[in-house]
Amino acid sequence: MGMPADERLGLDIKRAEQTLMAAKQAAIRPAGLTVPQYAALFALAGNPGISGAALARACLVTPQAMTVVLKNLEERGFIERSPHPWHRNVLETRLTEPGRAALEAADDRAVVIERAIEAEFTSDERAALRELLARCNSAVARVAREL
Amino acid sequence: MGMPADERLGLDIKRAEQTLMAAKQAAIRPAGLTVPQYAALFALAGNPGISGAALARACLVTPQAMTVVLKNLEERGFIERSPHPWHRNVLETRLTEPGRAALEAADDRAVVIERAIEAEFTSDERAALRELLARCNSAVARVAREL
DNA sequence: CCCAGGTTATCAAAGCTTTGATAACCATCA
DNA sequence: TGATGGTTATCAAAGCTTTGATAACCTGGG
Repeated sequence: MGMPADERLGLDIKRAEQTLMAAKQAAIRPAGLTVPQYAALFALAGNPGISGAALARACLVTPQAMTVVLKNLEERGFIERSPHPWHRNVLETRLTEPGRAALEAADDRAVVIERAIEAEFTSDERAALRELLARCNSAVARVAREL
Repeated sequence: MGMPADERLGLDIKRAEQTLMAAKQAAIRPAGLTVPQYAALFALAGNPGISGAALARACLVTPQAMTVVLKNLEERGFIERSPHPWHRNVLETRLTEPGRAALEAADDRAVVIERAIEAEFTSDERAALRELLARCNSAVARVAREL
């Protein structure tokens, strides 16, 4: 193979993300939500009445994936969907009271993880990590466009 | 919510990983492999005869997830599985010739992404990013244990 | 007015992933 | 020898994700 596995920075990023997601999933699970459901409710809390497709964009998933998540959330009464009065083709989605409660319970637990990361670094280190990740992101996005 | 979204470092990590995976998927797809299939073949190339469960550990997925991936790879003739002569309960998995060819074709394309990341940073920056990610990883793993 | 382009929702198929549970096998220790 | 513990494979159910294709709706330019 052209490149040694331990030189591939992508693996370090993936490992960090995987550990993070596993921890978040474990944290959120007792609150009765999956990570995608949590992400959807979180975005929904900040954008009441948003459409499913817009929500999908906010959560970085496809509209089809979001449809499944929303279906499950609606079945459990965490969200409500009603036709848009003017755009009959749009379904407005809103948090219900139980939905907001579930989100807050999950978020209380998820924030523990974020605080642990915050506590590991100095403010300078946090900024450095942010900046390096952002540059990595741009570099990958650039090469992806010209693929 | 207790913590502003733009202070959560987890989101930066997730974004970087998501962009990276999207790019890798786009790169590998024309070679006829998915990312999990590519990861499995890659690990397999370095560990001929490895068991399915061990392969799952190497790829950071559950044994059940790996079973599905291996089933698809076997159907397409990219791997061969045969009972272990002594441990009758173990299936030894090996790359076939077409499997190795597919892996190399996919890897040629995937390495382009890794090279782009490499080119974005100086050697010092690469080391710094690695170290920050590793510390983040430990911090998250630590808090996950005592959850 | 009409149509083209963009957005929205949805169906279908395929694949990946997880939790939970079951069964078989091997190695070690009492 | 027999029991315990660890590893392996596998079934089942549920959920997430993607690609591909279809249909309905709104907006703006011709």
